[in-house]
Amino acid sequence: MELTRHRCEVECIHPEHITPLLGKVVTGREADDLAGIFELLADPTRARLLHALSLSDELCVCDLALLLGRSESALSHQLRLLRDRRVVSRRKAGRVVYYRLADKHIRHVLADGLRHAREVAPRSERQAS
Amino acid sequence: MELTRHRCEVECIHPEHITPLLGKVVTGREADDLAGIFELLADPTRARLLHALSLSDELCVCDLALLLGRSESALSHQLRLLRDRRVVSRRKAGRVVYYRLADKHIRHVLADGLRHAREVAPRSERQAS
DNA sequence: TTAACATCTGAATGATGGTGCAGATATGGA
DNA sequence: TCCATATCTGCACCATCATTCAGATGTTAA
Repeated sequence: MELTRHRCEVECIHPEHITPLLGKVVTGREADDLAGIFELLADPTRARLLHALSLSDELCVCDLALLLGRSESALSHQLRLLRDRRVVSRRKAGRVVYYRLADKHIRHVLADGLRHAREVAPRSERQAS
Repeated sequence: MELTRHRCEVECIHPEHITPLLGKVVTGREADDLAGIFELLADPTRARLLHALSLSDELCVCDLALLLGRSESALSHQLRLLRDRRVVSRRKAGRVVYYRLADKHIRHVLADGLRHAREVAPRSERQAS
């Protein structure tokens, strides 16, 4: 990567700051994968869905819909997304489909985020408390 | 919360599954806060930006722009969002503004997610390998 | 002061994403 | 077979959001 093609040369650019980072910062595909993981948790419905699954063993769509107060259609859409990303797996028992977390990783990230959310609590509603 | 207002009563509803979860699953404001944390990491540019800051001590906008290959305007918008959410803090030194992570929490979540991203690697591009 | 420059900001745009709706699929019971 | 039901799917709508562009703000040096 070129370091000299830009304008700021005197004050701004700090080669000693950025050169050691050149190969370390995530890029391209890896950055997309990283952001992709968080995308799955960045929606309240999905976050609650995954949280419910992390607290339980397995739950059917109808249970989830009732528990979260969302339509079964909405949850089905979200569950399909989560299934495509291999975050949840499903078990069919007759007409009922049970979902469970397929990935222990998400449980960790979710627990981490939840702990932080409860610690830092009021994000930007109130001024710096 | 009503458990009987819905239709499925024979097979689907499992009161023994959902009643113990009724008070435990995150709801409302807390769910929004939880999802809000992950929203900040759900964009490749922000994820890389925060990753760069987590590897370094502090970086100015110009350094970040060069390092990430994004316009300074785009980064400034993102940095404002991150500053509003109290995830980064800034230090002004003349014309140059240096940003750093304000929150050790994000560093944890980011490291966790990155570890998982590198472990699980190819998300849904390839069929189940 | 004027010029150069690092950063910020508002508006506009193009893309993405969550959900409702209606209909389809699949399973179990009569 | 026919009906009820649990889940899935395609389409459409609306909201959100990341980025660009142009201009504004604030700072340093001459």
